[in-house]
Amino acid sequence: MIVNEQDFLAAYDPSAYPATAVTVDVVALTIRDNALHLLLIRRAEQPYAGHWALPGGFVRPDEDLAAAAQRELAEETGLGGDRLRRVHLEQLASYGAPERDPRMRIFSVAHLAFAPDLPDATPGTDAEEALWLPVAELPNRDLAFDHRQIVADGLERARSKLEYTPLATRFLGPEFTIGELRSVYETVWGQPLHAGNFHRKVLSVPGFVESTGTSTERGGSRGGPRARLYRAGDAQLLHPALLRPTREDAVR
Amino acid sequence: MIVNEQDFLAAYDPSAYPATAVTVDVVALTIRDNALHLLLIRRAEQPYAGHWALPGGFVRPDEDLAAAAQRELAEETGLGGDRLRRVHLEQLASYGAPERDPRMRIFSVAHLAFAPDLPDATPGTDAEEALWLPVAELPNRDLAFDHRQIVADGLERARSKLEYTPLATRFLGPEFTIGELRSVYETVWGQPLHAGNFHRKVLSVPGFVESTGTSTERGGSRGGPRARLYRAGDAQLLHPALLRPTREDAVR
DNA sequence: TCAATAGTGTCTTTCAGACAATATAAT
DNA sequence: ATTATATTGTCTGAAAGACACTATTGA
Repeated sequence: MIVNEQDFLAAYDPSAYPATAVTVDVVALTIRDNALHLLLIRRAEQPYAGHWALPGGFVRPDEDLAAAAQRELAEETGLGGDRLRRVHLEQLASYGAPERDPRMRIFSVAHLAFAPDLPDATPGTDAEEALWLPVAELPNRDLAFDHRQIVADGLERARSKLEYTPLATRFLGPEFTIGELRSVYETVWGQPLHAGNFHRKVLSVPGFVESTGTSTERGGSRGGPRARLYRAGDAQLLHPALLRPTREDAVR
Repeated sequence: MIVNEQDFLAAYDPSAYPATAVTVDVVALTIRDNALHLLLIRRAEQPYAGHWALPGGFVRPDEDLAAAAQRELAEETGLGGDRLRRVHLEQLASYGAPERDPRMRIFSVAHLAFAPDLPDATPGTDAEEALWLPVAELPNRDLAFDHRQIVADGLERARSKLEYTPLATRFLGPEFTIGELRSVYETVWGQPLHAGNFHRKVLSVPGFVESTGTSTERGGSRGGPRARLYRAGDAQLLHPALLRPTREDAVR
C-alpha cells in the first residue's frame, strides 16, 4: 500500500518507536600558564551525579547540532556571544554504544572547541562545579559515561589540526607574537620546537599570519628584544603544513 | 532532592521526552570502469518514496553506530561478511538540522565506505532499486533529505584521505599494480598524475605496499611490459604523504 | 614495426631540520 | 655585564615535480 507523503506523515506516530535521545558534548580546550586545559563540569543530576564530565546536554527541538554545542559551551564558560565568537567549534565524532548511558539509548555528538584564555568557568544549571583542568591531570580523574574516550579522540584531533590548519591562533588573543604561537604548538604537541626554524616557517606559509606593523611594548620578562605582533591571516589550510616532529614514521 | 542513581533510573520515564530517532547513512564509493561510483537506492517507503537516497536506516536497539552502518551497507550491496571485510568503513559526520526529516527529529550519523569493485547492487527491503551511480552524474539527480550535502562531505573526505592514508588500496583487489593504484588516485582526485614520479613515490613510502614477487600474466591491452604485483602494506598513515597537486595554495 | 606502458635515472626547486650568528632589551 | 629572547643566515638532506630514457610486450 503506497500512500502519498502527506497522508503518510499525518498517520505517522513517532511515539511508536523506542525512546532515543541525542546530546552534544564539548571537548573544550584552552591554554593557561603554558599548559593545555580541558573544561569539565561536576554533574549535579543523575546519572553520574557528582562525577566529572564534559559539558553537554540534550539537543533542543529547534536547535541544530552546532547551536546546541555552542549553547552548552556558553553555559559553562559564562561567556556571551562576543567572546564566544573567538572560540573555534567543530564537530568531532558521534558516540552511540547501546549501553553508554544508563537512562535510555542516548547518542552523543561530540564537539571540539579551541578557546583563548578565558575567565574561570562558571557552572551552569546542571552542574555543581565547573573548572579548567590541566590535561596532564586527566589520568587521575574518573569521567562519566564514555567521556574519557571522547576526550582522547578530541586531543588527538586537536594535535592533528594544528598541523594543517591555522587554528592554533584560536588559542591566542587577536594579536600575538611568533613566540606565543610557538608556545601553543609546544603545549598542544607536548614537545619543544626549534625557535628559529619555527619562526621562518610560520612566516613562509601564505595566509597563516599577517603583520600588524607593531611590536610588543616590552621584551620578555627576563630580557630580550621586543617581538613583532601578528594577527591571524585568511588561510583556512596551511600549505605547506607544519608537521609534528618525529611522530614515529608511518604509524603501523 | 537528590536521589541515588538506582532510584533515579527506576523512576526515569524516557517517553516523557520528544520523539527522536537516529539513523545511519552510508556514502559508499567504488571504482568501476575508471570512474568513481556512489551507491544509491530508490526509496520504497515514505517519506521521499521513489526518490534516490543514500542507503541507510534506523539504528537498532542493540547496535552501535558502526554495526548499523555495516548492516545497511550489506543489505544494499548484497554482500556477506567475507567480501564486506575488504570494505573500509569509517564514521563521516552527523547531521541534525531540525527539519531535515519531515517525520520527526531524526539525526543521521553518516559513514563513508571505500569498496573494491563489487557486483551490481541489490535493493534491500526498503528500496525499490539500488545502483552504483557515477559521481559525475550526481549533478543531474535529486537526492532525498540532506543527502546531497552528505555526499559532498564524503567526497571531500575521500579525496583528503587518499593523501595521508593507504586507503586507496581498499578500492582494489588483494593484489594490484602500481598503475592500478595510480588509477585510483587519478579517478578520485579527478586529475592525471605523473606515472614515473608516482611509481617511485609509492615505493618510497614505508609500509604503503609490499611486493608479492609476482607479475601480471599479460601486459596492457595495447602493449607494454608486465607489471609487478603488490599488496597493501601495514602502514596506517602515509609518511611522507601523497599530496594532491596544485590544490590552490592555502585554501582561503 | 609501432605504440603503449613499466620502471629507472637525473636534475631543479622546495622544504625540514640542524646549527650558528646577530641584535635587542630586562635585570 | 649578563642573560634571555627575537630574528636572520647558512648548510645539509629529504622530498616534489619535470623531463628523459630504456625495456618490454600486444597488436
